[in-house]
Amino acid sequence: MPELPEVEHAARSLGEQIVGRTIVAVTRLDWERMVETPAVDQFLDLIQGRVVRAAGRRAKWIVLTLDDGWSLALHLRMSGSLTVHGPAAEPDAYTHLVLLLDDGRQVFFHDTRKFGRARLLDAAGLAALDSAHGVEPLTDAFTPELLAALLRRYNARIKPLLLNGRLIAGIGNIYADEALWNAQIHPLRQSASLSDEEVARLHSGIRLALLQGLEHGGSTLRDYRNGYGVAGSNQNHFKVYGRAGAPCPRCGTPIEKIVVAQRGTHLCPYCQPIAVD
DNA sequence: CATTACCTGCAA
DNA sequence: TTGCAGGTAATG
Repeated sequence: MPELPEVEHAARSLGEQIVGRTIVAVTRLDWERMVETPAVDQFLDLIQGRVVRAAGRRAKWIVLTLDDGWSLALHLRMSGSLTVHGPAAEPDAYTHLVLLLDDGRQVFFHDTRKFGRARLLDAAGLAALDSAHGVEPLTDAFTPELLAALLRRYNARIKPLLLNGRLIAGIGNIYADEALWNAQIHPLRQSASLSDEEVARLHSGIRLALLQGLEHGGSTLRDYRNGYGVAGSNQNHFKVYGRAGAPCPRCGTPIEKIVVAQRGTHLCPYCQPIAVD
């Protein structure tokens, strides 16, 4: 799933349901590689009895603030979802982690592809996670000037640069393509070659794509669900992603699909011309 | 920078 | 049967 809008909804909807509750125990962990830190036995021990104080997001991580300085960071990667269920619910074969709450409800971490990850972090671990990621693109810190500086300093093809979470957090394959279409910039453009006007368009194009995703509850291609089990609808509003051959909403030219940095990449060849860098 | 790996299901 | 999928880390 999950890029910034999906993770944001996942975190919020989880928080609405479980903030204030205590994690009584982990009642299932059948894919131990999901737990990255600390060692599994420590993880199981330390998480017991922790109160969930808050739920938030950093980059594509859902961060549950617990008591005693601990945080539970959860990453959904490609196919994960976190949903809250009643006491009688039975996890299926793809539910690899189950947290039992003090009111009997359960949090299911469901993940078909088993790429999802969990980390129980102390304050230092949380700070390390934070500093491993770039600016949050929906905050005031993300200015056109900052974007311009990043594009110049890390000159590279613009699409892979947008996907690099150490520079800008939360943009994945869907929203990178949508943002570049919004900005009318070809994904292969060298980032340092963008004019000030193009940088300004990209800045607002990124925000617009992410805000539109948020507005529609995120995008669900297959697996994504929020904490209530509800799919997003932003996939019905894509301008280019997954629309190869369909008409560009701006000019009617058929959308093209190419490969950039090993990722399927969608663009309008008329609105997003290749520039001679 | 490109390639491979990690997993599984599904569409072509 | 093959290739592809919302992510990211590791390896040449």
